[in-house]
Amino acid sequence: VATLKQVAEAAGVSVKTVSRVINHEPEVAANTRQHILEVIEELNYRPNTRARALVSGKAGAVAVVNPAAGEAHLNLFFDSVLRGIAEVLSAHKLDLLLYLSRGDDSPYCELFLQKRVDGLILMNMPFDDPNLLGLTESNAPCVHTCYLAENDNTRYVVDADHAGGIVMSVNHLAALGHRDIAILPGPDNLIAVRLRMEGYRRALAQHGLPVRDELIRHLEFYSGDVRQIVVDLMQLEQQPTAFLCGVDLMAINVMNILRDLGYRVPDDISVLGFNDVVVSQYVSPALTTIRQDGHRKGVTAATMLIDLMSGSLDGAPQQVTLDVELIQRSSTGQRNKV
Amino acid sequence: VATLKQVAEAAGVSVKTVSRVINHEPEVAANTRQHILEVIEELNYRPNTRARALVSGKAGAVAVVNPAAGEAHLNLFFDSVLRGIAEVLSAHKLDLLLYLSRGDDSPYCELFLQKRVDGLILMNMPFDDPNLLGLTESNAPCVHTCYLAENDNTRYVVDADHAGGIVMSVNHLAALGHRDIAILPGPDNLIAVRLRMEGYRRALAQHGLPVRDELIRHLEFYSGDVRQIVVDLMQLEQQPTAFLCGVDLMAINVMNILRDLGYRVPDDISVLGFNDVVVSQYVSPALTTIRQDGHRKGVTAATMLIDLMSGSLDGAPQQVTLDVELIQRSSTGQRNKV
DNA sequence: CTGAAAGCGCTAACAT
DNA sequence: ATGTTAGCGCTTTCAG
Repeated sequence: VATLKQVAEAAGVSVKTVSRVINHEPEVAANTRQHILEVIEELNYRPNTRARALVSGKAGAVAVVNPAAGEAHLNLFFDSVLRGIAEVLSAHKLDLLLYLSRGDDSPYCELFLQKRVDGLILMNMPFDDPNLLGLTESNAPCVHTCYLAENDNTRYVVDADHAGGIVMSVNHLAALGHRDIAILPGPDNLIAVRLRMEGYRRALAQHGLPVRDELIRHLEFYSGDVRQIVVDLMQLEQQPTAFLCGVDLMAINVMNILRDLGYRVPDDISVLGFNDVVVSQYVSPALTTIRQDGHRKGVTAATMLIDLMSGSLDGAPQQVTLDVELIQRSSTGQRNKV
Repeated sequence: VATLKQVAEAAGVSVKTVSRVINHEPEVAANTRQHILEVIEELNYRPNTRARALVSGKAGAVAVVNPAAGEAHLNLFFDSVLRGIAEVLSAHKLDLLLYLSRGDDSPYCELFLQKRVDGLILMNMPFDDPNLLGLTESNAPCVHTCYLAENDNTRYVVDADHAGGIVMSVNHLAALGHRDIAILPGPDNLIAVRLRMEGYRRALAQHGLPVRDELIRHLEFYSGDVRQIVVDLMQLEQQPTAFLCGVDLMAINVMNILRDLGYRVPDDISVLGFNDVVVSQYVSPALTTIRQDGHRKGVTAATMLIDLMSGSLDGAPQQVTLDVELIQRSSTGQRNKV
């Protein structure tokens, strides 16, 4: 592979002149420039990114850290978020370094210290991750996404409006006459789940409906015993007429269980999901659910990070909450006495 | 941030001695080493990866190129494949550069020429992609995955055994007495689909069953008019008693359509999917399907690339076909006369 | 408009 | 066992 020096020699000029041509600096004679361009073409020269990085002191890359990649429930949007991030970075000529390690052997805060990246986007990062401290100490620019600590205004964060999604769901059901709305929001240790519960309580209050604790069932998204929960709920004296589920797949599962138990969806019971995964439109009845825009989340987070790196964000950390959307399909309907 | 030189000065030794300590070279006196380590700790020194890369001539990174990221049907395993790749690269201290651009503005072959990576893994790369030529010319080590050209033994390739998966499906159905097996393999322009058709023909032949062209329906995985196709097929004089679908979501869709038309699955008709996505176990009836191991695909491709980069693979390009597995659930059963 | 020299932070030869 | 010197390929002063 040719180097700047070789190009300079072949063209009979100094390295600096070649450098000027590559970097589109104006003060070069037109014919000199032309000649140099030809030599570059001929030698198939390409600037060496590593050398540039060394001189500039910038890595020219951003890390996307996601220790939970591979855990299905956290990664339904991983693709689309990544694509959003990639588009923005690409437009800014930044490389995207994907960092999925869980191990403590090479913690992600090293990425910045070792000049491998200029900033980080942290996805699904546990609130109390031990490496987070080192990251803060290193002063690395970083933005969190798919994570939102309650009342944590000390970090830059982008996430979907989990609470708002549930509020929309409850409003939708209330408008259909439902009053006894069960919720299976997911495991209690997730912040997103706690935010949704906040939305649930708030929305019920707005409609003057009581919060009935027996209708709130925390369980793992995928490993929980959904059937037992559904059976329990339907044996209550005052049965629920609608189910809010933490993820679409759980909602699909609930619909099947209800059918097994002899209930019709949505005639007897309404069911709502969260996330709007692809399959939700193909099941029968098609699932009413809350859609998050993963692509937009990625774009927003990456844009924020770039602003942060460029120093144009000197104020206090920002927390951005992205709107979600109710996708109304066929799994919800007018309340009927069961 | 501290540099080698600063550490050397602070410790009262030469840079080379510090360098020796960092690189765990043996010929350093124990007490000198100890002292230097303390200074490193104190100054919070970290080696600058860019400078090392410049000296060594290696980028210390591998690109994963996936221009199709975001297109659902091609990316059901994207997460798990990525995780497999990431694990292997991490163990070899290589960074993972994710490259999702489609644009021709900065083609992926530049990644190698500009020393941003030492090798590439290409996912879902169209057979006739225009940039592929430049890549070949650049002599960059590269491995393809999620792509398999028929009879192309000029590249390094890792992919699932699409043909074998369909053979297993047909064997399973034949054992249940099915003879009229419809197939909706997906769009004809995909190599994976053509390989599946090859498996279909081969398996039918083995069982002495005729290939009936009217039972073969190519259509897009997600945008095709599945309902019309199913209706058409069920109006044939000699109806199919089983459906092989190109992806699980199509199979789920087909099951719903059949139910709408008054058929029972699997009592009247059997349905099989391909891929085993998470939801397939939650639908009712749970879907019988073919499982690919995405993680293993990633591990295999990354390992092959690393071997290739290290020069230990001097022979002819290798094509690795990964085994798939039949996951038998409840959507397939004994043939019954409809 | 163009060039010479210095240096980014590190490693690799060769001393000592 | 430790130090000196010379680069890796590029950009950036500062002179012509």
